[in-house]
Amino acid sequence: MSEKVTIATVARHARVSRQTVSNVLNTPHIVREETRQRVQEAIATLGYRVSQAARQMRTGRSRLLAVRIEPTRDGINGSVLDRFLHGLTETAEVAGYRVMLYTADDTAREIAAYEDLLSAYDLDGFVLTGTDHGDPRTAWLAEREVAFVAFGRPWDDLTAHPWVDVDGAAGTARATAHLLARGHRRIGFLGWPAGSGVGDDRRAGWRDALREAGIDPAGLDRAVEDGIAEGEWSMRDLLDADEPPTAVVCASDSLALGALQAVRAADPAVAVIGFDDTPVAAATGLTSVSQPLGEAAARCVDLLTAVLDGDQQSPEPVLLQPSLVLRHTA
Amino acid sequence: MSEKVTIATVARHARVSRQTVSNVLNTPHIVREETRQRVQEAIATLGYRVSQAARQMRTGRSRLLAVRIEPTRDGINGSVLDRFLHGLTETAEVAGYRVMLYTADDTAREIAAYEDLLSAYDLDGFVLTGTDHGDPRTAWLAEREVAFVAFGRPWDDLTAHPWVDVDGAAGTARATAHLLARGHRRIGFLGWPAGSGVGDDRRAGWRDALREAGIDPAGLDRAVEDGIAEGEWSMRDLLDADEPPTAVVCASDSLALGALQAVRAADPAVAVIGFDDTPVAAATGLTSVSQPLGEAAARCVDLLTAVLDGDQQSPEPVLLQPSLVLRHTA
DNA sequence: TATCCGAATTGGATCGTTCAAGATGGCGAG
DNA sequence: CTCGCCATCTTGAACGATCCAATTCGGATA
Repeated sequence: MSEKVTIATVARHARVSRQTVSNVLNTPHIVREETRQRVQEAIATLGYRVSQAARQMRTGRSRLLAVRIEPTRDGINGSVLDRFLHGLTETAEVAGYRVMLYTADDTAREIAAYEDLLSAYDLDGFVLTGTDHGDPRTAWLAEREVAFVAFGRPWDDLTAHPWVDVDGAAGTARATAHLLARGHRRIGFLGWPAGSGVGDDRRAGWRDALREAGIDPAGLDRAVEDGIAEGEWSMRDLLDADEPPTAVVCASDSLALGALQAVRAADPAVAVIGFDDTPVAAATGLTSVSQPLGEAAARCVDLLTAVLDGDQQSPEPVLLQPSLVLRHTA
Repeated sequence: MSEKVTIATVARHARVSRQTVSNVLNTPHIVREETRQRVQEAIATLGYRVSQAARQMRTGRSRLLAVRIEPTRDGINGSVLDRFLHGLTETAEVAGYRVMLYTADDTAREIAAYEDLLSAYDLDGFVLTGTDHGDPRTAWLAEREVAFVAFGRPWDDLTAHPWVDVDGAAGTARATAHLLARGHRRIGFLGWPAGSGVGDDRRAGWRDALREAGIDPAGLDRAVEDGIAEGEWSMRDLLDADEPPTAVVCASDSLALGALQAVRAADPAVAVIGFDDTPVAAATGLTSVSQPLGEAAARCVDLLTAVLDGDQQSPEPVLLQPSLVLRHTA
């Protein structure tokens, strides 16, 4: 509308100095109650907002967080990111931060993106997703003392950096327990080849749950790449065994969906449980393990702001429990 | 590493003044070739980057675009946003802009978010998705002369503001034509209640395609809210008619998925085509109309930067053609 | 009454960039 | 030879916030 409202406008209006207004905003406790209120009122009536650019220039902090938005490899699992992003943005807003996106095709480019974001935009922190064994990104960031949180455990060293994750083993264990309770004994597992932290973890949850129930898991699982087709043929393979399973837990909804197709053709009574509770699962009535993505995002922001606001250097990691969403397939 | 590299560091290193460095960056044509190269070299060796905060403070422009990330209403259609966002971020990066996210539960809050983003972050422009008839957001933005593009037509006045959209009518027409070519004559349509621009458009495409083929569309369509259950019972209703359709075109993958369930129970030969080519469609083998989201995003950025860089006040809107992704269901 | 204290407030400098205006030097026209 | 012009480059000021050091002021103490 009219003139630009700066801290000086507010100061004049409240008959105090610029510094007092600044104190009201940043260190309210050192300002007398009465003065503080007068300033607050002026801020409200004038509709004043701190110029982030000016503040940033002086303090070197931008109140900006960055997340990489991935090239949606697999359409099914890609939609997980969607919910995570929303949660992140929402929680960040409450904490006074904003979320900025960036893309990167490979790790080298991603590090180049860090350099740009840090030096040009003075980014405060990063949220990483899908960190790997010995991830060069975390090393790079740690070396430069840039604040970051990973959504996903650093599998080699759990204290390497702050992280938030969902307990995948607990998820598959829960799914297995559900099937056991339903009377199933021969419960199979469709997962990925050994070596990926996430995949091994999910397989372990199933295996341990079976063993605990006194059942030998040997021969009841298969390891394939992720995908619907892979799920279908490996399930068919499983069903062709001497003693085929009467139920199967899968490491992803993609695999589960494939398994479902094999099951429909062979023996529709076989129960199937997926992982991630993607829209596809909801749409097809697939029972699936659901990750609390909104909460995961919120905790990521919590950890990051804890570091940024100097409360603590390395806040306690967070391991969230998934839940089982029951639908028609189990 | 060492000291912070500012424009002054570069100037000293290249033995020119600050302003000359600034000119190299912003108005290279007024700098002598030889000097320009020397400055460019200095920039490269020192790894200098413009401080966006300082630039923003002086110019009032932030090179930041904002997009709202929605609360993922329907999981199925929600994942469309994912792909769009990725395209947006990627194209924006090339044009020297960054994408910032925000959330808002309703229109009033969204406008409040505009105020904050504009005054606190000096946002340059907005990308709106899902604009409605007489959308208060577009009015608000237009009144304040804030740059924005909508992904989705302003249905009441096509010249109201810059927009990018996908030709939904062409999509359903293409789907219908495909079915006609396959020999189908009684082709039904499952769509939404009249009143939504997008829905009416998609219905019109089907209707006109049928008429053009000399077929009366009367009685062959249903109008229901979006959803799998709705799709299922309205399809069942359609199949119960005297002369049931042998194929059906749907306004969304959700409806199509419901229709598919009804079809499987009644007459598996009936062909079904969805809309949006969501991951669910890919996973379930549903033939669907696919929107070029990546390109749509890119064109949004193009339009927005055209306005921002002052090339033109109101650039020509863009209408993109969807394509038909053939799978098993048609 | 003089002195001191600390809480509250003030004015000036500063962050890194761009804008506006001024300086320099070469060259051709009068 | 001088003037003006153009192209090129330089200098000082400003954007709006925060930090720092200095100052005011009411009240407690000697």
